[in-house]
Amino acid sequence: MEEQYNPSEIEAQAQQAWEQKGSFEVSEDTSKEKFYCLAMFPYPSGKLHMGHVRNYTITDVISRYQRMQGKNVLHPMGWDAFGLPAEGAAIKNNTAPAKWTYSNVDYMKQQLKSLGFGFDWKRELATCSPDYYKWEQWFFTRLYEKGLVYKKMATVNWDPVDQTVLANEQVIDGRGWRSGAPVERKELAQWFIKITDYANELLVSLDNLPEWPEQVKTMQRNWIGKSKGVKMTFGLTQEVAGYNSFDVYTTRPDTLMGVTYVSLAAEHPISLALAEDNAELAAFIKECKTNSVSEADMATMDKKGLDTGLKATHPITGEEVPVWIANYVLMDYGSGAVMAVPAHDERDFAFANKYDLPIKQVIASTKKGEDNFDSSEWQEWYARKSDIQLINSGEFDGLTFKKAFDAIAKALIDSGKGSVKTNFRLRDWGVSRQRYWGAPIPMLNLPDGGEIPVPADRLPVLLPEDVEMDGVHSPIKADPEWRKADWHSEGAEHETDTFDTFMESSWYYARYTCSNFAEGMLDSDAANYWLPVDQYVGGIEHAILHLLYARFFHKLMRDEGLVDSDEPFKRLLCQGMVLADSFYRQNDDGSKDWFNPAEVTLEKDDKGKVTSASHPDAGELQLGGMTKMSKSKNNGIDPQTAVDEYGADTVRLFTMFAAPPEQTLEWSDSGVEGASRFLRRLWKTTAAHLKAGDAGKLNVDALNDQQRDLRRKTHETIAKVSDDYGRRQTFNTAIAAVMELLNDITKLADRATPETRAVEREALEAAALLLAPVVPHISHSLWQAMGNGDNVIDAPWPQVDEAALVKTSIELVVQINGKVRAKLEVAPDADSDSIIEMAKANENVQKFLQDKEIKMCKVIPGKLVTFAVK
RNA sequence: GCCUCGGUGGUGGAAUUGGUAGACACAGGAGACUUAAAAUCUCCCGAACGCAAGUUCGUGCCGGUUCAAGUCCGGCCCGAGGCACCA
Repeated sequence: MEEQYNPSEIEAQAQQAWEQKGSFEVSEDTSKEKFYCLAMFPYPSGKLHMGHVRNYTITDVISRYQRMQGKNVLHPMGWDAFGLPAEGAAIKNNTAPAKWTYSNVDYMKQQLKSLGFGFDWKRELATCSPDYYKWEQWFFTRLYEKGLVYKKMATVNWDPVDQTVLANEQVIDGRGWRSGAPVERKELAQWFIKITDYANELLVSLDNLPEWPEQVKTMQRNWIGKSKGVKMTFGLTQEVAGYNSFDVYTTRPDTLMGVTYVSLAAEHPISLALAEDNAELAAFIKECKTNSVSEADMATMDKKGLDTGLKATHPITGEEVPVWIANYVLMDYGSGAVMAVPAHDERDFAFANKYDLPIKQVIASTKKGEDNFDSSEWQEWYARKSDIQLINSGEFDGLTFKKAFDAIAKALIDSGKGSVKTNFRLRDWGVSRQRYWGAPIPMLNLPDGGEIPVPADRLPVLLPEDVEMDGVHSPIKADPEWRKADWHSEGAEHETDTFDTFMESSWYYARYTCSNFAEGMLDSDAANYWLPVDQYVGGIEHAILHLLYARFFHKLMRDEGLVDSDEPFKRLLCQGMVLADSFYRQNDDGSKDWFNPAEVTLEKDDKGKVTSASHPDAGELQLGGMTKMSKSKNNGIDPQTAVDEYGADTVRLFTMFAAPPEQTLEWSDSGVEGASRFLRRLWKTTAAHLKAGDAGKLNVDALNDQQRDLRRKTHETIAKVSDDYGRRQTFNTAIAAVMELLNDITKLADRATPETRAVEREALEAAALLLAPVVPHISHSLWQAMGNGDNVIDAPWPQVDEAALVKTSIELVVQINGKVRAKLEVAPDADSDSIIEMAKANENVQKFLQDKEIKMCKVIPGKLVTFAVK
């Protein structure tokens, strides 16, 4: 064995061995237990970033661990290849999105290979390939035929200068990113899939996912937002545009007697009709149209409104209340109208105070000290559902929330003015995008306004790849020929919108099971062998949208008879982001220039804390702190640089060691050096061990104390690491445990006898096996050097020898009033009484028990003895 | 604004079911080896007091439950992720 650890050499050797044997290519083998391990596939943005490295290292560790458990492991990789950045890059580089994307795929694939990830490349797929999106188009037409697809008007961000639709990301401070023009809201006809038909199942089946993080399930539950409420009708005192009334929905019918006004959305048909002969209203509605469509902006903007002069009649009292138009009421959800109860809704409260509208208290707290209702200052209990009762509500006075809900709902039902209704916050999925680089929506728009799906034998509707981007218009929209569908009928036209890219990422996990299948969307035999995915890993930022859409698609595919499971992902791990230090120079005009950490020199104080930073050209810099690696802060660390310098194993080891997978990971150059140092030490220790002579046969009955201690440590480490990989998924503590083992091996140091070398050999082999999932290349070499066959990846996982774990004595602590006062060495089978006697005999314990009354004393087995004294 | 998560030494983190706070690393300090440097090895390393034994304080802030709280409960502060057209 070479004395020096040479990562570039051994990594090339190991990768070549895997490649030659096709080690990671798998097929449906019913003789073995299957394990499908999946990482969220990357968008081919140009080169790998640290987030990718972290993601794929995690799935590679899990895959290799499961493989060593003897399972048939599928670990595929592919490309989420459609998307907005390709269009921008194509314009900038004067190329086509397809060409740019394919060249990124080639480069990133080489990078993934250099990191030693064990992917089954035979199953690679790219979502921009017609072989892939053909089936997505086919599936969409099936959904249409089942009545799960419809077209309706929906709001988009409109750039009035470029005459184009903008993504939320392209709207910066209310203006288009390219033109700088104030963005407007615009209504366009768009395609929707009825995810709301599945809202209840998507909610309920979360309970069947015990291996998902609680946090993610809670976020999804809140997003779906099931609520029980009442839908009711307010009358109008005069007819407007054919309307004599309008509907509102509320989850708080108990506060109905406190309604002092109602609000309509700006786009509500009544609002639009009124605006026709009211210039002030028309101007207000126009102003509402400049608001962003994003919910975060809606919630934080100034709440504004205008009195229409119209009156509505209260469904129970018949009282007249004013009708307002408010900028925070959305036409897209509910009925586009809301009832306002300023006394018991915080937003209505602020609005009423701003416009001097009446505030009528109708619930009172039953808790002491909460009896002052002050209409100028909001208090938490005003909107509470518990410990309250109704007041000022006539016959409903004195009722609690639940009783009031039922009584008022009944009154509305009896008078034919309302009904109890379950509502979901979840809205139908709008899948239309007005962009080019996506899968064309396979629909024909007919001259009479009708629509038909493109028949299966005409699929795929191909997206041309050899195009020129003008920076504004989609090439398929700009081309008058592309849309023509005269094969159907005169004047029939292809839809020129493309699918939301969430469509592609909603079913790729299923396609991996049969990515070359040409006869259909899925080969059910393969899909049902592999699915569901046993372990899914990806960024926490996908906790809601992507995971919800994928769960929805899985149920759609089930109902189409393509798969027989109910959920796509059995176990989920959401990894944290990767952060790095950031440094900037403050310019006179207030702007900041950001400098890459790789080019910055740091100065530290005597405690090692960074005090200042400087750049060879820019001089003194400000510290921007640890932030998410991003282009805007110029603090991305290129994984390739680190791989070239230290090797893939070091980069993999550092990313797994520096933090547990769900937490943010802070990149640190010295931490990377530390990881490299550990691998060199492991290599050197193994080389020295082999040089010292043959290992004897391990005779467990003839070991001295020192040898027995190391052997116990070896087996404790096997137990801990197995649990950390398999159950806890805390790879950082697994690595720490192997580091401890290596520290103990080095302390043993004496290799004079074959017996000692036998114990050391067992420890070193365990270390190589336990680390194999994280640092597969060095483990591959060490395993071979210790004479254990060619491939550590084919070795079985080490087993714990329970007999080696037995201890001759254990340490207990003595606590007095919760404070540690002494430590005791006792036999593992010592009884409570003798332990207490030993504790009382301890000098320091006596000091604290002296002149005190012992109120309580007990032994927590294996841990401590505790006294409570007074 | 709403939903979710987090906050522990100089730093990243450990403490798995309420039971020894700081494992394992990084940085720093002292020393050994070396002509020298790098590399490597050994020791120290939360704060205060103390020669030491040890004592007190200490897990964002305020309060509570308990023999015992980083962990449980209530209230706050700060940071991060998501908010439906970034992926």
